Amino acid sequence: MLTQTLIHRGTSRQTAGRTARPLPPVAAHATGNSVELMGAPMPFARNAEIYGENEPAEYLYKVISGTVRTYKVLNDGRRQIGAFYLAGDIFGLEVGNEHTFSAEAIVDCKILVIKRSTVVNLAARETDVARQLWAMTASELQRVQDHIMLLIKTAQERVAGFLLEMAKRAPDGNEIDLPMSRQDIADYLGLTIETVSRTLTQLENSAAIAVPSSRRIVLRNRAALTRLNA
Amino acid sequence: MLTQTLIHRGTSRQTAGRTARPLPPVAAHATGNSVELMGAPMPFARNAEIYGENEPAEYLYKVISGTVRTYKVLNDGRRQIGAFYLAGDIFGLEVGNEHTFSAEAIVDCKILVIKRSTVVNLAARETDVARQLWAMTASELQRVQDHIMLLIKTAQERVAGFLLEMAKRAPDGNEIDLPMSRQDIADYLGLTIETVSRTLTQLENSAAIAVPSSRRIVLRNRAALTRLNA
DNA sequence: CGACCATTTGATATGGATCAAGCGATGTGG
DNA sequence: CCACATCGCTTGATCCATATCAAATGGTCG
Repeated sequence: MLTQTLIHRGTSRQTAGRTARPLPPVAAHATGNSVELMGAPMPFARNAEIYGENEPAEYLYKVISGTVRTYKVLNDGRRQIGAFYLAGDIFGLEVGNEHTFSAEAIVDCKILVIKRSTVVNLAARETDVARQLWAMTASELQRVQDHIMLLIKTAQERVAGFLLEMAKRAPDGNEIDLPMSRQDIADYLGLTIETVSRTLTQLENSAAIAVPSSRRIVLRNRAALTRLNA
Repeated sequence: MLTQTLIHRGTSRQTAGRTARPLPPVAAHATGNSVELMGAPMPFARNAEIYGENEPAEYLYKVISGTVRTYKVLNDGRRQIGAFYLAGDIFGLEVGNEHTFSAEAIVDCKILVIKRSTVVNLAARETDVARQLWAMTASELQRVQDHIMLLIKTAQERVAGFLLEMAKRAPDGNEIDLPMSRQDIADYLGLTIETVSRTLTQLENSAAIAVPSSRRIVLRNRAALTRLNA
């Protein structure tokens, strides 16, 4: 575990480097009261950094298309992925003034970039916006608490949990097209790529899933997976 | 790990059972705009349940004295402690209508019980209260994220992290009086009592800490602990 | 004093990490 | 269009940190 995912291992390398800061977005006049009506869409290339840990949190983000990972890297290079954000998800919302995680595009993405101050100022006047901000933070809290419950489980349970989580988001609830690598999954689940890989083969052998190609997973026996979900 | 902390092991047993629901508190008229000015203080005995997972979240709580643990129990009895709340901390605040964890008094406690609807209604009118609610949820989020970073580390790092966390809250920043058992610590850190105990002895042998009595811990070498904190 | 419960310590087992090799898909230069 | 390099993934062999099982110790309360 100590040297799990050192920076130079797998895709965890930090070579992606800085990409251009987002340009100040055109703050569309808030005709509705929804946070999501403001901001400008912006493309991010695969592996591009969207923001870094400890940078000022000037913007929040909504995924239009693609997938984003947020993560922290410890001193010794261990990387923990905090979350995967898919189309429709909002991320990067902070109450403090700095981002607590880094964020990267996993694949080419289109992302709506929303100026935080605009939303926060609006919240001061519009109760409804304030409540939305609160609800967003709360659902994030819920997600992280679920993540903790995953991290105390066995490898099989973690992988099963992850698959069920992804399946819930998939268009066909039983066919998953993974945008992320085994390394990403491993760093999300606190396992190694080898263990993730082996566990997937076990689940395949026990007929719980099928893995027609490495990024594609079909749930064959939800009951079995749910049982593992303790 | 599978049978870690089965319900019948250690203090994790669920025998404490229901205690009386809190009586409707006297909602002191909110003269200031602070959430903390409302509600009634109420005693809870050691191991008494304050609320249960999935119960309607009618109240939020502020610890006046004592310590509280929140936790979830999985099917097979594994218990994960979500947090310890000490004097001054607020807990049990939900955005949804149900508690997502259970809460128990670790020792005899005095707890301020605040009606949620009162606060939430007030937030709809008072921007400042709304912002306080948001900030509370956000600081909870921060805490849970830090907890995740603990859970991916080695036993030594987890215990060191836990001690530093507790020390930050102690009157004398180097002398910790633990209100909770080894079992509680283990279930917070995702370890077994044996591993927690052994790790403490290791830290003692390496002169990083002293353990004059089992519930009392003195930090002797913060640098060493911080180094472990990666 | 004796019973009980929390904690520590010891011996052993094991799940997942680590180290190492092989394999299949994708892309690149000749 | 093919040969070869690269990359992501899988599989195998071994190791090790922590769990599990078991017993001893110590502190607390009737």
